[in-house]
Amino acid sequence: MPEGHVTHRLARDFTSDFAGRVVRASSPQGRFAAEASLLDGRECLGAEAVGKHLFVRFADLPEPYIHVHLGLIGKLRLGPAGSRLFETDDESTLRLRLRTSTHVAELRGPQWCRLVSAADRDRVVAESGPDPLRADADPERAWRRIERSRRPVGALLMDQRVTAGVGNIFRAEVLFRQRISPFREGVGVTHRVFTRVWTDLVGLMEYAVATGRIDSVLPEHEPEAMGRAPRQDRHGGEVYVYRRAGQECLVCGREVSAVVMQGRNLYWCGHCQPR
DNA sequence: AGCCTATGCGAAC
DNA sequence: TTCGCCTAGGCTG
Repeated sequence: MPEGHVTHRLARDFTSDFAGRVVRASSPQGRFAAEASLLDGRECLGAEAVGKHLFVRFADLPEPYIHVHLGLIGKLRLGPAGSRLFETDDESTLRLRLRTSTHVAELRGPQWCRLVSAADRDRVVAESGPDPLRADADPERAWRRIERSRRPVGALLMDQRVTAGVGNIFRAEVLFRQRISPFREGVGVTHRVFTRVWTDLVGLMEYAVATGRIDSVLPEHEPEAMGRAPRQDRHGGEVYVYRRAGQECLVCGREVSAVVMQGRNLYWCGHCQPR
């Protein structure tokens, strides 16, 4: 589910559906029951995304934010009141349900879901790197970390203290699009190259917020243009290298590579992105 | 019915 | 670097 575009879409939708509304809260699973009872009957003041973190704000509480991090498998879905948001109705895994008279939201499998103070929220913002999806992002802050690091850019981009909201798909795709080897050290990245990466991330991620898909393939490389069948994977769009290990590179036709870097699958084209 | 995977993170080794 | 945690849904048999 979640790279930064998912969180930002949720913040946007949450704000339009729940802000200014009185909310009924429950935790059918029980793990968030005490907090849900504090929230029940309060007014929602809207939601905000910081990288992969989501903060939903409520009125009249000492800890006025629900801090949600979906982790790898968490899902948060919104819909009109009465709609079925998941195929399963298993309430034993339903961490949180929020309802207004017109809308419902359900949270399953989050890595974190807790009530936090304004100071806690501020700390998350302060500890996060610039988020390409936030208007207040200062990319130079990311640059200062990258230019003095010997860690590979493939690891740096995934580090939420460097660039917040970038996950495994955006990392793989932006490095391919900019023809940068994921193994290049941060110190080997020029400011000009960093700026290209940042600008491309902003475009890719804003598109993903707008469409709900990660589509990174340029028109001239689309499978139709290259005489191949279109494919659309579970991440919802068309990509150059993510999860395409062993398949042909959409640009050069050579085999896409994969290796585990820091516990995550890293995908790249050794020909298009030479070391 | 069981198996497998995943867009993440942090504690433990 | 590995492991555990959180779980839906697709796939296999």
